[in-house]
Amino acid sequence: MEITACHAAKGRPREFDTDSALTAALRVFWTKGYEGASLSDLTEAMGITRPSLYAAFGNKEALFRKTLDLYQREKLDYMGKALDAPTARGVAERLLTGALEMQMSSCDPKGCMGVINSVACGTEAESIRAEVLKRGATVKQGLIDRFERAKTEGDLPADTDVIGLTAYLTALLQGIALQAGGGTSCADLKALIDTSLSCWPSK
Amino acid sequence: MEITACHAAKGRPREFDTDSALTAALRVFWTKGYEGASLSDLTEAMGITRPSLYAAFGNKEALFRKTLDLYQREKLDYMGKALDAPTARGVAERLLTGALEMQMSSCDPKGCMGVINSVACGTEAESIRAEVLKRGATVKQGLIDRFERAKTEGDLPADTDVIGLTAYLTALLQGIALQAGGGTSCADLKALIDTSLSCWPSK
DNA sequence: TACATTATGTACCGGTCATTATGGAAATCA
DNA sequence: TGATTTCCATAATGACCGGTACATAATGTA
Repeated sequence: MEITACHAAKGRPREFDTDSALTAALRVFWTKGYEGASLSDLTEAMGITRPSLYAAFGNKEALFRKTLDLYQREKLDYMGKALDAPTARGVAERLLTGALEMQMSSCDPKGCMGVINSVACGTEAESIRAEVLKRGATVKQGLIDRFERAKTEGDLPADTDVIGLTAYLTALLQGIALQAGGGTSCADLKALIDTSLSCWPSK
Repeated sequence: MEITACHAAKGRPREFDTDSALTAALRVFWTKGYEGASLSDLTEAMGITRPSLYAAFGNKEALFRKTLDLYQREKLDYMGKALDAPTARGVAERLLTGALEMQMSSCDPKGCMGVINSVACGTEAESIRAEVLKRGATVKQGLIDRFERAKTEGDLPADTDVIGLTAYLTALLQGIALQAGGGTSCADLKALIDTSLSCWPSK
């Protein structure tokens, strides 16, 4: 039995909204990381009890993956759109400014959920780490493909090291998330992005 | 009473070497992070029992700070030396290649201990996080001062945004550590550094 | 030899973790 | 109404967490 939008449930209907509960869970994982978020943290933020959580989402790991989907869909959509920019520089511009705007948003936690959960922690979270790294690799591959295309289009010089350029841009984005999570001011972050763009190799 | 090299200890002598035990503990914290490293992990790696650990180092947090000192002294010395480079570009070169060499070393864990422990985790590690962030800020301030000097020396253009340039370089270093910890190959890391240096604004 | 001092190993402490069994209340269907 | 289904709340489970009593062993000094 799957979760459907229009449920024709037989018994007592669910008393909470799964979407808003998932959003609340996302905030917890976002700020505390997978292992740092306890079930008590989660249930309190979601406004439901433990059994309700397990009935609705499976377990902690499954809940995390669902919040990760939500995060990618709602908070990282600018990354997908960035690839549609007409030039490689446009892609970099959209990615950097998108990351900046995301960190400027005052209502969301700071830092990047992916970055937070990609660092090594306890053994129990090994599969979580692998999952996050896999998703990060997919994003990176999208960038590689885009820059490769830019090269064939003459948008990037023929001798461009696409792997290097991608790793370079990725490192900048990761560093931005890290510094934002570490409390660097918005002004400093903006200076970071400005410097990055002034350094960008292509016009 | 302090720990002295030539101990005139009264009682039973310690059966293990505190320095090598500390090195072993460093590896554990380095790979697993503060919270991911359990006392069982630590005592097993250090080859000592729990009470011996507490007698010699205080508690887990004090042990972590000692390993952090060791890490900074032995693994991050290239950062201090980098500031002695004659030009701003030389500083960046030494920092980037130093970070690369560190990640190429096959006998050490991947990633940066500071980066790993600067992301938010459970509430118990809040002071740890603050300590790591403080040390990172000190390093960053050293870079700012160095680039400010480069500006007065005419080594950097007068209109250089030193804050932005520092945050930019710091982001690159953090991104390198993150990608190294995430399993990026040495070849890709090298390409990252090469691209970064080719982008560096000053000669 | 006797004592003070320090380190050692064993075994344990209370607390928290994620997960689940239990039981009663409430909302749907026939 | 009665049957069914899912809800919520309580609390127990076993495992692990960081941190310690405790008695014992090994050194110094006297």
